[in-house]
Amino acid sequence: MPELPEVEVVRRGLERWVAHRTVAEAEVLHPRAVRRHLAGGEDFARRLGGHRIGVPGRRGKYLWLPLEGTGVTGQAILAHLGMSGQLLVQPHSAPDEKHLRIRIRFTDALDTELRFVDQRTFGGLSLHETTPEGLPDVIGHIARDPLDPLFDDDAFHRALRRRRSTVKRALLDQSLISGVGNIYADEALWRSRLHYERPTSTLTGPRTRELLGHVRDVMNDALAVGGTSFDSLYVDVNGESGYFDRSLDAYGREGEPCRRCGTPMRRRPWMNRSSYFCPRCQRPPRAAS
DNA sequence: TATCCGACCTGTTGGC
DNA sequence: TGCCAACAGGTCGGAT
Repeated sequence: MPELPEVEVVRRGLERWVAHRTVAEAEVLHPRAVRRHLAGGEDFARRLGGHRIGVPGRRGKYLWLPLEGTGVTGQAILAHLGMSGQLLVQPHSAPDEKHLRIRIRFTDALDTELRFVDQRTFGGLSLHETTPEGLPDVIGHIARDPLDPLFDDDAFHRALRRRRSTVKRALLDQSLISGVGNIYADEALWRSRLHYERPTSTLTGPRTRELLGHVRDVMNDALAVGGTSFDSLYVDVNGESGYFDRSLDAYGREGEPCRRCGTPMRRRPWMNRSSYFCPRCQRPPRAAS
C-alpha cells in the first residue's frame, strides 16, 4: 500500500521516464479514476493534449506532473495512488492490464506510454491550477512531509500538544504531517516504544523529536530498498516490487515475537483498520486498555 | 471549531 | 464446490 516512500519511488521513476515528454493524447477508461477532475474524463483528456511534462513533484502521498505552457499560474496533473494505484511506463505492445483506468500517449518515438492502473479505484488523476510555489491548489491543506527540509519539528510538537487526540490519529492526519500511513505509523510507534492510544497532549518535546526521528528513519530505510510491498499491488513505474516488507518490525506480525523483548505481538482493530504493537514495549496509557 | 467515523471500492482468504 | 463475511486502508464529508 503506497505511503510516502512508495510514492517517492514512483515519482523518481516518472522523472526518469516521463518528464520532458509531450502528451499526444489521453484515454480515460474508467470515470471513477478522474472523479476529482470535476469537469469529467473528456475534459481531462482534451486539456492534456499537446502539453510538455515538467519535473514531477510530491507532497506526502500526492504527486503531480507539471504541464508546461499552461499560462501564468500553471497547471499540473495531480495523482494519488490510493490503496492500489500504479503508474506504469509500459511498451505500447504490452497487453492492457485488467484494471487499466487511464492511458497517456506521447508524441515522441520512444516505444512507451504511461498507464494508471488501479484495482480498488481509491486513487485517481485530475488536473488543477498550481499555486506560485508550484503546488496543485487542491492540496494546500496537506502538511509538509517529514522528509521535506522545510518541515517544522517544533511547530509539529506544538500542534500535538494543542490536540485532544491520540498519537496514531495525529500521525495519520495529513494536515499535521503528511506521508504517514498505517504501516509506517505502526513501525515508528514500535521503534519509539509508544502505544498508539497515547494522548498527544502528554508528549514532551524530546519524545516528539524522537518519534519524528523514527518516522524519518523508517521512511528512509524503506526508500533505500524501493518501498514496501506485500503483493503485486504496489510496484514502481517498471512494475518492480519493493523489499521493505522483509524489514517490518510491527505491521502484520500478530503472534510473532517482538524483535526487542520476545513478547508475542498483538493486533487490535482500530478505526476500521488494525494496529500492531508489542504489549510489553508499548504500554497502553492508563485510561486505555 | 475540533474530532470522530462511515462510505467508497474490489480481490483474496477463510469458514461453513 | 459454492456462498458469504471479513479484511485490506487513504480520503472525504457528514455527524457530533
